[in-house]
Amino acid sequence: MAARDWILHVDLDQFIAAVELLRHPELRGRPVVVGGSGDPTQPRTVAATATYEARAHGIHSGMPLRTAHRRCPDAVFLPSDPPAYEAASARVMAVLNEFPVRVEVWGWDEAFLGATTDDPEALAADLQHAVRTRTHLDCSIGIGDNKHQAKLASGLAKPAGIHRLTSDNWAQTMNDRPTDALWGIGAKISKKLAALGLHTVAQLAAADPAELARHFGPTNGPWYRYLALGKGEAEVVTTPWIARGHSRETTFRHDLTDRDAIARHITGLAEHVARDAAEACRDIARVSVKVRTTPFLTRTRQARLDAPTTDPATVARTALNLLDRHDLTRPVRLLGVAVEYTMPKT
DNA sequence: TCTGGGGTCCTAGGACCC
DNA sequence: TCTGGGGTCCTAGGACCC
Repeated sequence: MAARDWILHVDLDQFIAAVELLRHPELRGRPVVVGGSGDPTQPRTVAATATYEARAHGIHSGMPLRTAHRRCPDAVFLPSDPPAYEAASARVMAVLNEFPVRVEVWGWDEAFLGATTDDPEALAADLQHAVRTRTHLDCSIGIGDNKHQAKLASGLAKPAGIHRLTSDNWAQTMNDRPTDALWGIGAKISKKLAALGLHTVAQLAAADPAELARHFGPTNGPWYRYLALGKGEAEVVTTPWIARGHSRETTFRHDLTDRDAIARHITGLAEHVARDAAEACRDIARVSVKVRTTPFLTRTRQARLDAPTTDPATVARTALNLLDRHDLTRPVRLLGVAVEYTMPKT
């Protein structure tokens, strides 16, 4: 068989839990939940991940720790340790980079690879073996003609397997699945599609693009059909991603009602974000303040700065002005400050 | 299931201008 | 005087992803 281009998607299995189990081998085989400070009695804290043993009790990532604790009192709860995951991720990416492939890092536990080979399964097996030997972590690898196919294929390959999903077997594999099986269609859009009589991937693929555009907009509508046809981005970008923006937010264990305390917290977040920007050598063009009140009502107010800056005082002053435009009559459960960066000229 | 934190992109409506 | 048409920018919110 002649060599050709492939996209591979490498997905580390249960990444956060796997890293924790390397540090706590005695917990292997037990239900483990990672999240927050590891205290399952803390309200307003959710699970970052749960092991297969924990999932057997109905626990999943995003679930409040208190709910998880109720479902499985015997589960072990561990605090989240982002620096450790960062370090483990870097080791994995370094292994991938030693192969004759182009690597596009996609978060802590994922990467897209561009490869030219006549045997992508053999390459995938070599990659898995190298990652396992060097980092003691398992990964699933999807093989596709584009990122969308490769991404879904890695999901089908779990745990620790290899799966090929290309235009040749797309329809056979995907046609009968619900639309939210596609990468980019979630619960909300899937429900709206169902209301239009489009329940399966095959039905969405056969839908009228103009009709979809009317319901979902000129870009999104036709794009959903495009996804259902198994199409997607096929270019692997190896140059580092340039962030569009940055944000910091806090959910309070107990709601804030004191206006001064709210203002102080906004000031702190704004200065924090400004320092982050300065550290990243990026200028801030726009500031946004997010307020979530009971009952879980979220509002944002934003403003463009007169001139790009990283000055903490300027960002804090702008954020406080934006805070003034919020209705603060209800108890506040979350405050956030987000900024948009100026993009470097290409 | 009383709902984290950090991102990206798209849409819709209004302002403003010619 | 009762009202066009297009372009662009700004703002707020929504949806998705990990």
